[in-house]
Amino acid sequence: MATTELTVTISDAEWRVMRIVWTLKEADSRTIIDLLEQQHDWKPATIKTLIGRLVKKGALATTKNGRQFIYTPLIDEQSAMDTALITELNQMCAMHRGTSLAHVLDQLELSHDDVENLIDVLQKKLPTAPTMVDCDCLPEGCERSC
Amino acid sequence: MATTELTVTISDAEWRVMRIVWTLKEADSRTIIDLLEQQHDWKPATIKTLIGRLVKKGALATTKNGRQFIYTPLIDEQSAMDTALITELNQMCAMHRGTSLAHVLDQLELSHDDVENLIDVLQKKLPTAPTMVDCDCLPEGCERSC
DNA sequence: AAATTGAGTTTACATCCGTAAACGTAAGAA
DNA sequence: TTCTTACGTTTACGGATGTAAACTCAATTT
Repeated sequence: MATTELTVTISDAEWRVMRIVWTLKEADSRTIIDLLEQQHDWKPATIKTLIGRLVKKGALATTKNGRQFIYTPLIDEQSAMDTALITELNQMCAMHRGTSLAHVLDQLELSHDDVENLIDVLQKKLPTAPTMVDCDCLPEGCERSC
Repeated sequence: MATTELTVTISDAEWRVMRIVWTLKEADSRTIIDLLEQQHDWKPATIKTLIGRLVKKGALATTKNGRQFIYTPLIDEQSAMDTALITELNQMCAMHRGTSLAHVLDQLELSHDDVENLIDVLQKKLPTAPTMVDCDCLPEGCERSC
């Protein structure tokens, strides 16, 4: 059985590295360092540390290529994004999630196709949507003064 | 001028405390500790630490009430939620945000009213939505192989 | 072959966070 | 008034994170 790294946690700084590798599909450290030095004022050593941690965490795979390595993602970008968002939302009051998402959707730049897709997803939910979602901030059986 | 604490960062564990206070509008430590001991297996000391940190951070205000304090939120719940989500999204590839939100909306439990409201927000965006949102994972001027 | 370069590894260190015990002190009980 | 309770504060400590210098070698250059 494999190491089943389905629960890799990626920190903010590490996320920047992953985005490069996700976008390029694969990259050597030189490429990653060059690109990130342009975006942030990180020293090469800092970026090396981040790459090293991501490899140790099982977020990046390495393939020997002569003297250096080629790094490839071991976790899926879309899944990582989905998980991060869901995790964040799950930590918030269930009753207020809808409003927050409305604010987010309002402020975010989305493509025409995305907007249509989102409307579609929501339309499908309408029939089965409950009248209201209860606040889950207090333990079971407590007064809800939301 | 006041201390302008508009950028208070709340950690995961602290978020649990804030949810209690947000929901109750105000609470003394006894109440907070009792409620959180039911939800988590945190020792009272742990919860005291979290409360203390939130006060120091400027997320909670204190009002003397005889021997103890009454804690009230100094930051708005909905704003905190919005900011947390937007911050999270801003750290992800712009091109993939739409898809991720679709997954989130699909999985999340939302009230009928929320769904309608969300559809409304999206419908208003449709006319001005761009054909596509570019990937912003690489520095300006790089190839985009997304 | 010797010197140099550079990729990956090790070490460093301050801060934040989760988790919690210990303590000081004022209020309430005896 | 003295003892006790309990609230808020101080101290603690390991792990994660941001940030980065130093070091080890193997490959490349001279």
